[in-house]
Amino acid sequence: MSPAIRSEEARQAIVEAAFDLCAEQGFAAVTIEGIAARAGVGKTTIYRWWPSKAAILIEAVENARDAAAGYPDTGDIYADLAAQTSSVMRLFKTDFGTIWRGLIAAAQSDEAAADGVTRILRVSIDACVARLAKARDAGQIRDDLDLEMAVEIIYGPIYHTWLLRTRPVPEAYMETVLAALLPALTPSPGRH
Amino acid sequence: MSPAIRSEEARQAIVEAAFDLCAEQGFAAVTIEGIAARAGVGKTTIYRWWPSKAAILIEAVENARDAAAGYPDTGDIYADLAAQTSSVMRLFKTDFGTIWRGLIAAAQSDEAAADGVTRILRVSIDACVARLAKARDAGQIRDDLDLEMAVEIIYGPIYHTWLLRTRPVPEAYMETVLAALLPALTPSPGRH
Amino acid sequence: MSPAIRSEEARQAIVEAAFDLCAEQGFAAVTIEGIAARAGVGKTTIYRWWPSKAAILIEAVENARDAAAGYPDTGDIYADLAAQTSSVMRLFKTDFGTIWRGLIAAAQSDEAAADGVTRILRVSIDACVARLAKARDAGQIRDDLDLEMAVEIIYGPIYHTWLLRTRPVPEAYMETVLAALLPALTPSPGRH
Amino acid sequence: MSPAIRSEEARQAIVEAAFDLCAEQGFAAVTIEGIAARAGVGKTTIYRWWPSKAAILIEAVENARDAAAGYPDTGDIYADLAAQTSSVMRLFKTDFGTIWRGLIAAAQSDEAAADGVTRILRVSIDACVARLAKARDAGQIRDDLDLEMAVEIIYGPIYHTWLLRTRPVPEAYMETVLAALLPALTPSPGRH
DNA sequence: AGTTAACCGAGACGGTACGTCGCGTCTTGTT
DNA sequence: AACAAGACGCGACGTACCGTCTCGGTTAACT
Repeated sequence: MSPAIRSEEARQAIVEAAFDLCAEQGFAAVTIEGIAARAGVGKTTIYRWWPSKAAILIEAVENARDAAAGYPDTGDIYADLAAQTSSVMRLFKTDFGTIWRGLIAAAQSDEAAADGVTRILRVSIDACVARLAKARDAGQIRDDLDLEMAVEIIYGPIYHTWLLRTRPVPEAYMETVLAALLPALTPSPGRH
Repeated sequence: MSPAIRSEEARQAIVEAAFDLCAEQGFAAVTIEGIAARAGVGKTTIYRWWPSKAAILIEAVENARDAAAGYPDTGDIYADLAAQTSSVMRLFKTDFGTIWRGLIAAAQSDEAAADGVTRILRVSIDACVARLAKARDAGQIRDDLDLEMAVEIIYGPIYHTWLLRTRPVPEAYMETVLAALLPALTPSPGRH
Repeated sequence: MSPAIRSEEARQAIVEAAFDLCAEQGFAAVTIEGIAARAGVGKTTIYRWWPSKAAILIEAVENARDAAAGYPDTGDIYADLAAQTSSVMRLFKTDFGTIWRGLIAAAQSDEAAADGVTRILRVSIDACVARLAKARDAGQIRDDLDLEMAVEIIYGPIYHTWLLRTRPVPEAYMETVLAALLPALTPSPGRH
Repeated sequence: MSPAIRSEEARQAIVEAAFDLCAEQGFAAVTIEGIAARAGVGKTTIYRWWPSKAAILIEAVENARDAAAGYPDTGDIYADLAAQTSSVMRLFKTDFGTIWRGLIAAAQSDEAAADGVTRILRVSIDACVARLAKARDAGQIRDDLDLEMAVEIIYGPIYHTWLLRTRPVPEAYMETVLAALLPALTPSPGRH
């Protein structure tokens, strides 16, 4: 009577199968039955541990992200923002982007998925806020800025273009955006 | 030797049924069968004219929007932006918001839906760009600003908070956002 | 104020299309829409003149049969029966057989089709009865035989094997059957 | 690692529902959806185990027949044939007749149904042939008769009248038929 | 000679059933 | 007890035809 405990092997196979399926066929084509078949696992095992396919992919994303590091910190907040946002835009074009896109879509009509998305984002946002706080303390950005909102101003354009696809995104999009936002972020010159 | 013509009555009943069902139950709960039943129409009639439920709702949104007017223009671009963005955020909390949210979600894995979303947005964005261009010509905003990007900077935070739900949105959110963006939009004081 | 007259051209095209479709694809694959398309005719025209696809095929069969002659009469009833039954069995293997088979099937659950089948058969049966009556008068067959029943005894085996397919039918099936039936048909030798 | 096993309860409910529906409404009115609804079963369960409604009814008939006994044997082959054929004609007027009629119709354009019909008939025919063989050995019928063909001669008239409905069948039809066939079946008086 | 009404083709319409897919639950052994 | 396998009831899918219903257009008989 060995397996009275959860099989880590099955868990990993399921998460990987879900990730791969989504990457290959898109979020809409991912099904519990497909994951079970690909992972060589019974459907019961999936339903025992996850409430929906979104939950599996959320776990996949969180797994992947745990390997990733925190916010870059070269001392120059503008360079760091440019580096991080460009990195995000690049990431959105990979398999991860396909999955992330699907999760955001699922979150629009699935409260649990929405919670997962929020939880995932919270970590990134907190990291960004922390980096901005440090920059503010270093006098690189205005000290009367709501940093949570600052994150939304910075990443809003990315999600706007990525999710709404209103136009082809230019090469160095975020460089341009950040340059435009600069006067809104830097301490106002008239103050002392 | 002309064939029987398309039934305008059925078209309208279908679009309305789709709208109502989506408003009542959410996008995910909308089914072609449900629409057909509610509209008193055969499924064939729906499939004859629309490729998916998203297409029907896109038509519903376009119909509704055709009634709406253009961008507000009081002469004060900041007042107008504040008014329009607040109006959008209010709209997002209505039935229209439910539908729009669903369409954006569908657009993430349905190319046709994405086209529809893009087409709908294009009109609003063009109106905003036109209003910004007028403000620029009036010297109210910087003349070196990519206006298309300006729209993304202004509306990005709205979609970011609305779609990603990372935090409860404050009361006068857009007032704060616009205030923060002001230095990025106004002509730089150091120039003359 | 007489109406425009029925189009003989359309009538013929419909009957032929129905025949050909049935011959090519089998009775079950024949549809009103298919006939209309193949005949280059509106569905209305079909529904105006025929109540069902069976009715069209009944007309096709009757048309075809009108060309055919009556019962063979060489003076030898046994030779004539052998010739005619063999000819029927050969006919059943042609396109006509496919259609006739379908009509008999349809007749099992469609009263109108059953009437058509009965009407078509009536002519053949009457011809056979007439031939048998002549043979009886010539002293070739028993005079106490119910001739209607005699037809059923003679053709029953054909339909039994053809419709129920219980075994492969031997080459000279009807020769054997008629030989076996001979004692039942000929005047009994003990009588005077 | 065995899978879940087939539900005998569902199997029985489906076969019974199909039988009842066919008896009540006729073969043509039987639908898979109707059977599923009446049996309280998913359509998938039906399609998993049967290829068509005909297949279900074939099973129903085989089930019913498994309960039935073999050919009557009083020692008098003519009495036995009269009893059995009359019994068949009576049976054809019951619900069983409705279903059997439908299956024969289906067999005309469905190879699988044809196989089922053949399989069902084979048992009855074999029983009849066996009884005839016994009678032949007892000297009650000619010993040069192809017994398979004899069955077709005896039952042919029944199916001819039942399927083709060319005339109202007289009360004691098979008595008359068998009386007429007698000379064809009995050992020829001229032999010794 | 013009009117007109029944015919024609085309095909849209409200329906019903099709056969399939995936859902989430369940049952059955196996490990 | 957790596992793989997969059958189950269910709901929706998108398709095929049903039989009815407009649509113009065409044509023959009757003003």
